Amino acid sequence: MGTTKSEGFSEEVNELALLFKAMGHPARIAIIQFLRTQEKCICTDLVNELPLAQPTISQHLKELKNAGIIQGSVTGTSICYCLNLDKISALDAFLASLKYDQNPTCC
Amino acid sequence: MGTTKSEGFSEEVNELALLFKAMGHPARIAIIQFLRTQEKCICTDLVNELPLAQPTISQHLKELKNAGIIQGSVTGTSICYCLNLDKISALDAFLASLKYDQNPTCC
DNA sequence: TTATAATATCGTAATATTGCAATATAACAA
DNA sequence: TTGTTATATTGCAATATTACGATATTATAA
Repeated sequence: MGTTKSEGFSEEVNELALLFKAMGHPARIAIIQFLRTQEKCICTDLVNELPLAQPTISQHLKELKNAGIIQGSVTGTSICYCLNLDKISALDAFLASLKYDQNPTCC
Repeated sequence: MGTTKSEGFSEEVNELALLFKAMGHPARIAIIQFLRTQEKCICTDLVNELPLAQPTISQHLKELKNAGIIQGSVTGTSICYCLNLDKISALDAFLASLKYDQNPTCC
């Protein structure tokens, strides 16, 4: 085994899990936090900002991009990575619904 | 290596990453969704609900519990697991802040 | 006490993730 | 062209995660 079982779960559940998983790493949270504060973001800034080597950061950026959490637009030699608010909103809506629906008599 | 580097990242970043990571699996999202709809939840219900064996579900419950996302209170032979809204809110607040702060001129 | 039911833990095989050095690519500058 | 800068890809070793059968634990019932 070792593989995550996705058959048997709904599309929605699998999609949410992928998004959460993509955010489940300190480097990727730090990247997202950094993106939030920047006018434009190039990878070099991140190399100076994070305690990781450039290939590692590139790999984390790729994962965030694959999950659709960030988008990159090429500008000459550098790339402007930005948050995709649609995905952020999807996660946010899920969490908000948990707060709203919670049964107050439980535990 | 293979180990996640947590030194060099802030406490907050590491904590958020752990919470997101704990939610980054379809079984754990399904558990959370199921908890939301139940008056009280015992593991047997989950065994009937999820396409996974009982030990696997028990393991996922443990991970959610370790992360603080759910709490369990023992009631005889069964256990009532419930969501911990504090942690849910912490994640929700982070995501909401991303939406709010986003620079509209980027990308 | 003995059985039964609910849940947890152990052990382990299969697979995934992480991090990085080395290298490749791609765009621009001189 | 040659160099330089920014980013991506490859390859791989170390470690983590996932799933589950077997087994243990724990609480109640008979």
